[in-house]
Amino acid sequence: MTLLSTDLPPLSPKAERLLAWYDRHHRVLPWRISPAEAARGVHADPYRIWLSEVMLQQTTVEAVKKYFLAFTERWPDVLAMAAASEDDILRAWAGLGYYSRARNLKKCADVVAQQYGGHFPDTEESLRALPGIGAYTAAAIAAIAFNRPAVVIDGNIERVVTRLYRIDTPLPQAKAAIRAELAGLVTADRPGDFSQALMDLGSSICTPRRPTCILCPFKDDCEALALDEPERFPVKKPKAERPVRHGAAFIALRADGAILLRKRPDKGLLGGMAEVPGSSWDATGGFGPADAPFAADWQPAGTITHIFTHFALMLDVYQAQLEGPAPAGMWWSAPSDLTGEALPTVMKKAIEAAVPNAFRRQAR
DNA sequence: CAGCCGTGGGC
DNA sequence: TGCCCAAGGCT
Repeated sequence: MTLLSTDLPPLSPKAERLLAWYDRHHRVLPWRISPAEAARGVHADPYRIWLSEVMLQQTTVEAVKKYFLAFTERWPDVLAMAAASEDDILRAWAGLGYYSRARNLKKCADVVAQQYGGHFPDTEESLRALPGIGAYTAAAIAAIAFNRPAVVIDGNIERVVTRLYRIDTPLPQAKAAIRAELAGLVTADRPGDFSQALMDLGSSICTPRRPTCILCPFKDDCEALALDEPERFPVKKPKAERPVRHGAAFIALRADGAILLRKRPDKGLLGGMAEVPGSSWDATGGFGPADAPFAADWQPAGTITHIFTHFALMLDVYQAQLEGPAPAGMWWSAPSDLTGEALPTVMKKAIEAAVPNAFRRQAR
């Protein structure tokens, strides 16, 4: 814990209180080393920090854990991941969402393998230049994996800082003020723990609703709490309403239970993922068997609703028995293979509408 | 900059 | 039930 160097700026009282809180209350997570280890100069594995940070982008810790363990088991280091195919990674990522992350994961692994000899660069700027690594992730990796005093700002930290300093400018405009306040707190001592502590505080104490201010190490400093309205911060602009789109999906079922799949275009929504054949999706709808990519005895099999971030989808599902070779650009997926396909959740829902338990029958 | 880009959980 | 939210990045 003792600073070996004497030229470091002293910890502010706030940072000291935060780190003391973190030493007692830090979460134990699969990709994290303990504060005690960090204090001994042990660095987390940059590969594991990178992988976890990308998975955690707009995704809950609970959802990430299972995927992180599966990925690190299968690809223990960045060279192993670089040796994998994009399709392998998309299949393993299926269900986690925001699939451009998976495509950029592969691109980033390739760059680190080929241009950096399998070692992640250790500066914020060089990290920021890698695919899928933006301002937040570059700062987080620099701080957590390389102990650099980067200013890390994520949603948790935005919430903590806007409350602490009663910043009532709406996001994202408030970002500059948040950065300015935060830069005054970050020091060269334990920058990785400092950022992780703020994030843990935001997720467990300084929560969006009903924060547990009584337990907060900043309870005597917090300007929002002094106003008795911590929930008022951060201020955000109202969100655009979510339009509804309609479409049709077609489940072609072979006698042996195989289902016909195809691959989506590499860019855009669910880019590069697998899907069942379907119509386009639009606000008007009215799609039916005439919109199927090939003729068959299509029978209605129900309607599913799926909520994406910026629109809701109502998908009319049709099914038909079909035999013979797969049409051009498509393939038959046997029941035992279905679980391993790169099927996004919306497509699993469509298939389940026609074939109940399609993804449980072959569960090991 | 604002829109696009998934999913599941909490209240 | 509908809405908000979660360790954002890309264009």
